[in-house]
Amino acid sequence: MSVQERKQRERAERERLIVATARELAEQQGWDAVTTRRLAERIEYSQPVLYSHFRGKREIIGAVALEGAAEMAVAVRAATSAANSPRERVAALARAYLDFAARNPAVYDALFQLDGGLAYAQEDTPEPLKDAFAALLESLGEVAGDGVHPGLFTEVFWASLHGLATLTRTGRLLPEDAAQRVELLVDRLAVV
Amino acid sequence: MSVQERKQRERAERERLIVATARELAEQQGWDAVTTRRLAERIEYSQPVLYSHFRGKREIIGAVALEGAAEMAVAVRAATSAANSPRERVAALARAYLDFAARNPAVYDALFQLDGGLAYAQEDTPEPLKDAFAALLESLGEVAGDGVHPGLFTEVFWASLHGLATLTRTGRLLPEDAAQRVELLVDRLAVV
DNA sequence: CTCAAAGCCTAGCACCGCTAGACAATCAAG
DNA sequence: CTTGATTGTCTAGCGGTGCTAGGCTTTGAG
Repeated sequence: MSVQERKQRERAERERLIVATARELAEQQGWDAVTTRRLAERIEYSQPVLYSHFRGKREIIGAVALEGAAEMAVAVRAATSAANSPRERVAALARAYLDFAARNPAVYDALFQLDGGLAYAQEDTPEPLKDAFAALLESLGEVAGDGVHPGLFTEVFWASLHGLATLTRTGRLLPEDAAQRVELLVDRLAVV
Repeated sequence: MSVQERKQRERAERERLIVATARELAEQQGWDAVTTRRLAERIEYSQPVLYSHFRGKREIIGAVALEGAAEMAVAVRAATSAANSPRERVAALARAYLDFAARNPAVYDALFQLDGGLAYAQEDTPEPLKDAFAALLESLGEVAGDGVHPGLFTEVFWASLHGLATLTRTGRLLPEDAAQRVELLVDRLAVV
Protein backbone atom coordinates (compact mmCIF):
# COMPACT_ATOMS: atom_id res chain seq x y z
CA MET A 1 0.00 0.00 0.00
CA SER A 2 2.88 2.32 0.68
CA VAL A 3 3.75 2.32 -2.97
CA GLN A 4 0.36 3.71 -3.89
CA GLU A 5 0.67 6.31 -1.19
CA ARG A 6 4.01 7.40 -2.52
CA LYS A 7 2.52 7.70 -5.99
CA GLN A 8 -0.31 9.78 -4.68
CA ARG A 9 2.14 12.05 -2.92
CA GLU A 10 4.23 12.43 -6.05
CA ARG A 11 1.13 13.17 -8.06
CA ALA A 12 0.03 15.86 -5.61
CA GLU A 13 3.53 17.27 -5.70
CA ARG A 14 3.45 17.48 -9.45
CA GLU A 15 0.11 19.24 -9.32
CA ARG A 16 1.60 21.86 -7.01
CA LEU A 17 4.48 22.20 -9.46
CA ILE A 18 2.09 22.85 -12.31
CA VAL A 19 0.24 25.57 -10.40
CA ALA A 20 3.42 27.18 -9.14
CA THR A 21 4.97 27.14 -12.60
CA ALA A 22 1.86 28.57 -14.22
CA ARG A 23 1.80 31.34 -11.66
CA GLU A 24 5.48 32.08 -12.10
CA LEU A 25 5.19 32.17 -15.86
CA ALA A 26 2.12 34.38 -15.68
CA GLU A 27 3.83 36.85 -13.37
CA GLN A 28 6.91 36.92 -15.54
CA GLN A 29 5.34 37.23 -18.97
CA GLY A 30 1.59 37.55 -18.51
CA TRP A 31 -1.17 34.97 -18.81
CA ASP A 32 -1.01 35.03 -22.60
CA ALA A 33 2.41 33.49 -22.35
CA VAL A 34 1.08 30.63 -20.24
CA THR A 35 0.43 28.14 -23.01
CA THR A 36 0.03 24.45 -22.41
CA ARG A 37 3.14 23.78 -24.45
CA ARG A 38 5.36 26.18 -22.54
CA LEU A 39 3.92 25.05 -19.24
CA ALA A 40 4.49 21.40 -20.11
CA GLU A 41 8.05 22.11 -21.14
CA ARG A 42 8.81 23.95 -17.90
CA ILE A 43 7.56 21.13 -15.70
CA GLU A 44 9.39 18.70 -17.97
CA TYR A 45 6.37 16.62 -18.89
CA SER A 46 4.31 16.44 -22.06
CA GLN A 47 1.13 18.42 -22.58
CA PRO A 48 -1.34 15.60 -21.89
CA VAL A 49 0.00 15.31 -18.34
CA LEU A 50 -1.52 18.71 -17.61
CA TYR A 51 -4.89 17.35 -18.60
CA SER A 52 -4.59 14.45 -16.17
CA HIS A 53 -4.53 17.04 -13.37
CA PHE A 54 -6.79 19.78 -14.74
CA ARG A 55 -9.64 19.84 -17.20
CA GLY A 56 -7.90 22.58 -19.09
CA LYS A 57 -6.16 25.91 -18.90
CA ARG A 58 -9.18 27.45 -17.20
CA GLU A 59 -8.88 25.14 -14.21
CA ILE A 60 -5.20 25.96 -13.87
CA ILE A 61 -6.11 29.62 -13.68
CA GLY A 62 -8.68 28.72 -11.07
CA ALA A 63 -6.09 26.89 -9.00
CA VAL A 64 -3.80 29.92 -9.08
CA ALA A 65 -6.77 32.08 -8.08
CA LEU A 66 -7.52 29.96 -5.02
CA GLU A 67 -3.88 30.08 -3.95
CA GLY A 68 -3.95 33.84 -4.40
CA ALA A 69 -7.16 34.26 -2.43
CA ALA A 70 -5.62 32.57 0.57
CA GLU A 71 -2.54 34.77 0.36
CA MET A 72 -4.60 37.90 -0.03
CA ALA A 73 -6.62 37.03 3.05
CA VAL A 74 -3.41 36.62 5.01
CA ALA A 75 -2.01 39.90 3.71
CA VAL A 76 -5.18 41.82 4.53
CA ARG A 77 -5.46 40.38 8.04
CA ALA A 78 -1.80 41.05 8.72
CA ALA A 79 -2.18 44.68 7.68
CA THR A 80 -5.39 45.30 9.61
CA SER A 81 -4.26 43.60 12.80
CA ALA A 82 -1.39 46.04 13.08
CA ALA A 83 -3.74 49.04 13.08
CA ASN A 84 -5.28 50.49 16.20
CA SER A 85 -8.38 52.40 15.15
CA PRO A 86 -11.18 51.38 12.78
CA ARG A 87 -10.18 54.23 10.49
CA GLU A 88 -6.57 53.11 10.45
CA ARG A 89 -7.64 49.53 9.89
CA VAL A 90 -9.62 50.46 6.81
CA ALA A 91 -6.79 52.56 5.43
CA ALA A 92 -4.35 49.73 6.06
CA LEU A 93 -6.73 47.28 4.39
CA ALA A 94 -7.03 49.46 1.32
CA ARG A 95 -3.28 49.86 1.03
CA ALA A 96 -2.70 46.14 1.55
CA TYR A 97 -5.29 45.23 -1.06
CA LEU A 98 -3.89 47.54 -3.71
CA ASP A 99 -0.37 46.52 -2.83
CA PHE A 100 -1.26 42.88 -3.30
CA ALA A 101 -2.86 43.63 -6.66
CA ALA A 102 0.17 45.61 -7.80
CA ARG A 103 2.72 43.05 -6.63
CA ASN A 104 0.87 40.01 -7.95
CA PRO A 105 -0.86 41.19 -11.10
CA ALA A 106 -1.19 37.76 -12.63
CA VAL A 107 -2.64 36.27 -9.48
CA TYR A 108 -4.97 39.23 -9.18
CA ASP A 109 -6.12 38.69 -12.75
CA ALA A 110 -6.74 35.03 -12.08
CA LEU A 111 -8.84 36.00 -9.09
CA PHE A 112 -10.93 38.84 -10.39
CA GLN A 113 -10.38 39.33 -14.07
CA LEU A 114 -10.05 35.99 -15.80
CA ASP A 115 -12.36 33.03 -15.97
CA GLY A 116 -11.01 30.33 -13.70
CA GLY A 117 -14.27 28.45 -13.69
CA LEU A 118 -14.90 29.32 -10.04
CA ALA A 119 -18.23 30.19 -8.46
CA TYR A 120 -18.36 33.57 -6.75
CA ALA A 121 -20.93 34.84 -4.27
CA GLN A 122 -22.72 31.49 -4.14
CA GLU A 123 -23.16 28.64 -1.70
CA ASP A 124 -20.71 26.50 -3.61
CA THR A 125 -18.09 29.20 -3.70
CA PRO A 126 -14.72 27.69 -2.71
CA GLU A 127 -13.70 28.33 0.87
CA PRO A 128 -10.59 30.46 0.11
CA LEU A 129 -12.74 32.92 -1.82
CA LYS A 130 -15.32 33.14 0.93
CA ASP A 131 -12.55 33.64 3.45
CA ALA A 132 -10.88 36.39 1.47
CA PHE A 133 -14.17 38.25 1.40
CA ALA A 134 -14.56 37.55 5.12
CA ALA A 135 -11.16 39.11 5.73
CA LEU A 136 -12.39 42.30 4.10
CA LEU A 137 -15.68 42.15 5.96
CA GLU A 138 -14.00 41.88 9.35
CA SER A 139 -12.52 45.35 9.15
CA LEU A 140 -14.96 47.00 6.79
CA GLY A 141 -18.05 45.93 8.72
CA GLU A 142 -16.88 48.17 11.55
CA VAL A 143 -17.22 51.29 9.45
CA ALA A 144 -20.31 50.52 7.40
CA GLY A 145 -22.34 53.06 9.35
CA ASP A 146 -25.70 52.77 11.05
CA GLY A 147 -28.39 50.98 9.16
CA VAL A 148 -26.05 49.91 6.39
CA HIS A 149 -25.67 46.19 5.81
CA PRO A 150 -21.99 45.31 6.43
CA GLY A 151 -21.92 42.86 3.53
CA LEU A 152 -23.28 45.41 1.12
CA PHE A 153 -20.85 48.02 2.34
CA THR A 154 -17.96 45.58 1.94
CA GLU A 155 -19.03 44.85 -1.61
CA VAL A 156 -19.06 48.54 -2.48
CA PHE A 157 -15.72 49.21 -0.85
CA TRP A 158 -14.22 46.18 -2.51
CA ALA A 159 -15.57 47.21 -5.91
CA SER A 160 -14.00 50.63 -5.50
CA LEU A 161 -10.63 49.12 -4.67
CA HIS A 162 -10.99 46.75 -7.58
CA GLY A 163 -11.70 49.63 -9.91
CA LEU A 164 -8.65 51.53 -8.72
CA ALA A 165 -6.47 48.43 -8.99
CA THR A 166 -7.49 47.47 -12.50
CA LEU A 167 -7.71 50.94 -14.03
CA THR A 168 -4.32 51.80 -12.64
CA ARG A 169 -2.66 48.66 -13.87
CA THR A 170 -4.06 48.92 -17.38
CA GLY A 171 -2.89 52.51 -17.70
CA ARG A 172 -6.33 54.10 -17.50
CA LEU A 173 -5.32 55.90 -14.30
CA LEU A 174 -1.89 57.37 -13.71
CA PRO A 175 -0.11 55.76 -10.79
CA GLU A 176 1.19 59.07 -9.46
CA ASP A 177 -1.94 60.03 -7.55
CA ALA A 178 -2.74 56.54 -6.32
CA ALA A 179 -2.15 57.35 -2.65
CA GLN A 180 -4.37 60.43 -2.80
CA ARG A 181 -7.17 58.45 -4.38
CA VAL A 182 -7.05 55.82 -1.66
CA GLU A 183 -7.10 58.48 1.01
CA LEU A 184 -10.11 60.15 -0.54
CA LEU A 185 -11.92 56.86 -0.92
CA VAL A 186 -11.35 55.85 2.70
CA ASP A 187 -12.30 59.31 3.96
CA ARG A 188 -15.60 59.28 2.16
CA LEU A 189 -16.71 55.66 2.38
CA ALA A 190 -15.78 54.80 5.95
CA VAL A 191 -18.01 56.06 8.74
CA VAL A 192 -15.84 56.42 11.82
CA MET B 1 -11.24 63.04 -59.61
CA SER B 2 -14.77 61.96 -58.78
CA VAL B 3 -13.82 58.35 -59.25
CA GLN B 4 -11.13 58.57 -56.60
CA GLU B 5 -13.55 60.28 -54.27
CA ARG B 6 -16.07 57.52 -54.74
CA LYS B 7 -13.42 54.95 -53.98
CA GLN B 8 -12.44 56.79 -50.88
CA ARG B 9 -16.04 56.91 -49.76
CA GLU B 10 -16.50 53.22 -50.41
CA ARG B 11 -13.36 52.46 -48.52
CA ALA B 12 -14.49 54.51 -45.52
CA GLU B 13 -17.84 52.80 -45.72
CA ARG B 14 -16.20 49.39 -45.61
CA GLU B 15 -14.16 50.45 -42.61
CA ARG B 16 -17.34 51.40 -40.79
CA LEU B 17 -18.77 48.04 -41.76
CA ILE B 18 -15.79 46.26 -40.25
CA VAL B 19 -16.08 48.11 -36.96
CA ALA B 20 -19.85 47.68 -36.80
CA THR B 21 -19.59 43.99 -37.60
CA ALA B 22 -16.85 43.42 -35.03
CA ARG B 23 -18.93 45.18 -32.42
CA GLU B 24 -22.04 43.22 -33.31
CA LEU B 25 -20.20 39.92 -33.21
CA ALA B 26 -18.56 40.82 -29.90
CA GLU B 27 -21.88 41.72 -28.33
CA GLN B 28 -23.49 38.55 -29.62
CA GLN B 29 -20.80 36.02 -28.79
CA GLY B 30 -18.04 37.82 -26.92
CA TRP B 31 -14.70 39.16 -28.11
CA ASP B 32 -13.20 35.68 -28.22
CA ALA B 33 -15.56 34.89 -31.06
CA VAL B 34 -14.34 37.90 -33.01
CA THR B 35 -11.68 36.20 -35.09
CA THR B 36 -10.26 37.66 -38.25
CA ARG B 37 -11.67 34.74 -40.20
CA ARG B 38 -15.21 35.12 -38.91
CA LEU B 39 -15.07 38.87 -39.25
CA ALA B 40 -13.82 38.63 -42.82
CA GLU B 41 -16.55 36.17 -43.69
CA ARG B 42 -19.27 38.41 -42.26
CA ILE B 43 -18.17 41.44 -44.22
CA GLU B 44 -17.81 39.20 -47.27
CA TYR B 45 -14.17 39.97 -47.91
CA SER B 46 -11.03 37.96 -47.31
CA GLN B 47 -8.92 38.29 -44.20
CA PRO B 48 -6.14 40.46 -45.70
CA VAL B 49 -8.68 43.18 -46.43
CA LEU B 50 -8.99 43.73 -42.68
CA TYR B 51 -5.29 44.42 -42.54
CA SER B 52 -5.55 47.09 -45.21
CA HIS B 53 -7.75 49.05 -42.79
CA PHE B 54 -6.30 48.13 -39.41
CA ARG B 55 -2.90 46.99 -38.23
CA GLY B 56 -4.52 44.05 -36.53
CA LYS B 57 -7.24 42.88 -34.23
CA ARG B 58 -6.06 45.25 -31.50
CA GLU B 59 -6.78 48.29 -33.64
CA ILE B 60 -10.24 47.01 -34.44
CA ILE B 61 -10.92 46.76 -30.72
CA GLY B 62 -9.61 50.29 -30.37
CA ALA B 63 -11.98 51.53 -33.07
CA VAL B 64 -14.94 49.96 -31.28
CA ALA B 65 -13.73 51.55 -28.05
CA LEU B 66 -13.67 55.03 -29.55
CA GLU B 67 -17.14 54.57 -30.95
CA GLY B 68 -18.28 53.41 -27.52
CA ALA B 69 -16.65 56.32 -25.71
CA ALA B 70 -18.59 58.79 -27.82
CA GLU B 71 -21.84 56.98 -27.14
CA MET B 72 -21.16 56.76 -23.45
CA ALA B 73 -20.50 60.49 -23.28
CA VAL B 74 -23.83 61.12 -24.96
CA ALA B 75 -25.65 58.74 -22.62
CA VAL B 76 -24.10 60.29 -19.52
CA ARG B 77 -24.85 63.84 -20.60
CA ALA B 78 -28.41 62.95 -21.52
CA ALA B 79 -29.00 61.42 -18.12
CA THR B 80 -27.43 64.22 -16.13
CA SER B 81 -29.07 67.03 -18.06
CA ALA B 82 -32.48 65.67 -17.04
CA ALA B 83 -31.67 65.96 -13.34
CA ASN B 84 -32.29 69.07 -11.28
CA SER B 85 -30.00 68.89 -8.26
CA PRO B 86 -26.30 68.03 -8.06
CA ARG B 87 -27.20 64.99 -5.98
CA GLU B 88 -29.69 63.81 -8.57
CA ARG B 89 -27.27 64.46 -11.35
CA VAL B 90 -24.66 62.23 -9.76
CA ALA B 91 -27.17 59.48 -9.11
CA ALA B 92 -28.38 59.71 -12.69
CA LEU B 93 -24.81 59.62 -13.93
CA ALA B 94 -24.04 56.50 -11.94
CA ARG B 95 -27.15 54.74 -13.17
CA ALA B 96 -26.48 55.76 -16.77
CA TYR B 97 -22.87 54.58 -16.57
CA LEU B 98 -23.74 51.18 -15.15
CA ASP B 99 -26.63 50.85 -17.54
CA PHE B 100 -24.35 51.52 -20.48
CA ALA B 101 -21.87 48.95 -19.21
CA ALA B 102 -24.59 46.35 -18.74
CA ARG B 103 -26.23 46.96 -22.10
CA ASN B 104 -23.00 47.10 -24.11
CA PRO B 105 -20.67 44.68 -22.38
CA ALA B 106 -18.44 44.13 -25.39
CA VAL B 107 -18.06 47.83 -26.03
CA TYR B 108 -17.37 48.40 -22.36
CA ASP B 109 -14.69 45.72 -22.47
CA ALA B 110 -13.12 47.31 -25.51
CA LEU B 111 -13.04 50.61 -23.65
CA PHE B 112 -11.82 49.63 -20.23
CA GLN B 113 -10.84 46.00 -20.12
CA LEU B 114 -9.12 45.03 -23.34
CA ASP B 115 -6.05 46.37 -25.06
CA GLY B 116 -7.16 48.46 -28.00
CA GLY B 117 -3.78 50.12 -28.32
CA LEU B 118 -5.18 53.46 -27.16
CA ALA B 119 -3.45 55.96 -24.89
CA TYR B 120 -5.33 56.85 -21.73
CA ALA B 121 -4.78 59.77 -19.39
CA GLN B 122 -2.12 61.28 -21.65
CA GLU B 123 -1.74 64.25 -23.97
CA ASP B 124 -2.15 62.03 -27.02
CA THR B 125 -5.28 60.39 -25.68
CA PRO B 126 -7.89 60.33 -28.46
CA GLU B 127 -10.54 63.03 -28.21
CA PRO B 128 -13.53 60.72 -27.61
CA LEU B 129 -11.85 59.27 -24.53
CA LYS B 130 -11.00 62.69 -23.16
CA ASP B 131 -14.54 63.81 -23.81
CA ALA B 132 -16.09 60.80 -22.07
CA PHE B 133 -14.03 61.62 -19.01
CA ALA B 134 -15.06 65.26 -19.36
CA ALA B 135 -18.70 64.19 -19.37
CA LEU B 136 -18.16 62.53 -16.01
CA LEU B 137 -16.22 65.49 -14.69
CA GLU B 138 -18.95 67.96 -15.56
CA SER B 139 -21.37 66.49 -13.06
CA LEU B 140 -18.98 64.95 -10.58
CA GLY B 141 -16.88 68.09 -10.18
CA GLU B 142 -19.88 69.72 -8.57
CA VAL B 143 -19.85 67.29 -5.65
CA ALA B 144 -16.14 66.78 -5.11
CA GLY B 145 -16.28 68.77 -1.89
CA ASP B 146 -14.14 71.64 -0.66
CA GLY B 147 -10.45 71.31 -1.19
CA VAL B 148 -10.77 68.15 -3.24
CA HIS B 149 -9.45 68.26 -6.77
CA PRO B 150 -12.41 67.64 -9.12
CA GLY B 151 -10.31 65.50 -11.45
CA LEU B 152 -9.10 63.30 -8.63
CA PHE B 153 -12.61 62.94 -7.29
CA THR B 154 -13.89 62.00 -10.72
CA GLU B 155 -11.20 59.35 -11.04
CA VAL B 156 -12.17 57.81 -7.72
CA PHE B 157 -15.88 57.88 -8.50
CA TRP B 158 -15.25 56.46 -11.94
CA ALA B 159 -13.06 53.68 -10.53
CA SER B 160 -15.81 52.74 -8.11
CA LEU B 161 -18.38 52.54 -10.88
CA HIS B 162 -15.95 50.55 -12.96
CA GLY B 163 -15.44 48.10 -10.12
CA LEU B 164 -19.17 47.64 -9.69
CA ALA B 165 -19.68 47.23 -13.42
CA THR B 166 -16.97 44.64 -13.96
CA LEU B 167 -17.44 42.62 -10.78
CA THR B 168 -21.15 42.42 -11.42
CA ARG B 169 -20.82 41.35 -15.00
CA THR B 170 -18.26 38.64 -14.28
CA GLY B 171 -20.43 37.17 -11.57
CA ARG B 172 -18.30 38.33 -8.65
CA LEU B 173 -21.17 40.45 -7.35
CA LEU B 174 -24.80 39.38 -7.47
CA PRO B 175 -26.92 41.70 -9.62
CA GLU B 176 -29.81 41.71 -7.15
CA ASP B 177 -28.40 44.39 -4.86
CA ALA B 178 -26.95 46.53 -7.63
CA ALA B 179 -29.31 49.45 -7.03
CA GLN B 180 -28.58 49.51 -3.31
CA ARG B 181 -24.85 49.54 -3.95
CA VAL B 182 -25.13 52.51 -6.28
CA GLU B 183 -27.25 54.38 -3.76
CA LEU B 184 -24.73 53.76 -1.01
CA LEU B 185 -21.84 54.79 -3.23
CA VAL B 186 -23.49 58.04 -4.27
CA ASP B 187 -24.54 58.82 -0.70
CA ARG B 188 -21.04 58.44 0.62
CA LEU B 189 -18.87 59.82 -2.16
CA ALA B 190 -20.86 62.86 -3.23
CA VAL B 191 -20.70 65.96 -1.04
CA VAL B 192 -23.94 67.86 -1.54
C1' DC C 1 5.95 -15.46 -15.34
C1' DT C 2 1.96 -13.52 -17.28
C1' DC C 3 -0.95 -10.00 -18.34
C1' DA C 4 -3.95 -6.25 -17.38
C1' DA C 5 -3.74 -1.68 -15.67
C1' DA C 6 -1.61 2.77 -15.27
C1' DG C 7 1.34 6.39 -16.86
C1' DC C 8 3.21 8.92 -20.32
C1' DC C 9 4.34 10.35 -25.01
C1' DT C 10 4.02 11.29 -30.09
C1' DA C 11 1.27 12.96 -33.42
C1' DG C 12 -2.49 15.31 -34.93
C1' DC C 13 -7.05 18.09 -35.11
C1' DA C 14 -9.27 22.47 -35.85
C1' DC C 15 -8.56 26.82 -34.93
C1' DC C 16 -5.93 31.44 -34.11
C1' DG C 17 -3.47 36.19 -35.89
C1' DC C 18 -1.06 37.53 -39.57
C1' DT C 19 1.45 37.81 -44.27
C1' DA C 20 3.77 36.58 -48.85
C1' DG C 21 2.96 36.30 -53.37
C1' DA C 22 -0.11 35.52 -57.35
C1' DC C 23 -3.64 37.34 -60.01
C1' DA C 24 -7.14 40.52 -61.93
C1' DA C 25 -8.98 45.09 -62.55
C1' DT C 26 -8.02 49.88 -63.33
C1' DC C 27 -6.05 53.90 -65.22
C1' DA C 28 -2.33 57.20 -67.04
C1' DA C 29 0.94 57.68 -70.79
C1' DG C 30 2.37 56.96 -75.52
C1' DC D 1 -6.21 51.67 -78.78
C1' DT D 2 -2.38 49.68 -76.46
C1' DT D 3 0.76 49.34 -73.30
C1' DG D 4 2.60 49.11 -68.46
C1' DA D 5 2.38 50.28 -63.81
C1' DT D 6 -0.52 50.70 -59.93
C1' DT D 7 -4.21 49.24 -57.06
C1' DG D 8 -7.23 45.91 -55.13
C1' DT D 9 -8.22 41.43 -53.76
C1' DC D 10 -7.52 36.63 -53.17
C1' DT D 11 -5.47 31.94 -52.11
C1' DA D 12 -2.34 29.62 -49.54
C1' DG D 13 0.54 29.15 -45.84
C1' DC D 14 3.46 30.16 -41.45
C1' DG D 15 4.00 29.38 -36.68
C1' DG D 16 1.28 29.42 -32.95
C1' DT D 17 -3.05 27.96 -29.75
C1' DG D 18 -6.03 24.46 -26.60
C1' DC D 19 -6.97 19.96 -26.52
C1' DT D 20 -7.20 14.67 -27.53
C1' DA D 21 -6.77 9.94 -29.77
C1' DG D 22 -4.05 6.12 -29.79
C1' DG D 23 0.11 3.64 -28.99
C1' DC D 24 4.10 2.35 -26.21
C1' DT D 25 6.40 1.33 -21.91
C1' DT D 26 6.52 0.52 -17.22
C1' DT D 27 4.42 -1.31 -13.28
C1' DG D 28 2.45 -4.50 -9.98
C1' DA D 29 -1.07 -8.08 -8.82
C1' DG D 30 -2.29 -12.98 -9.51
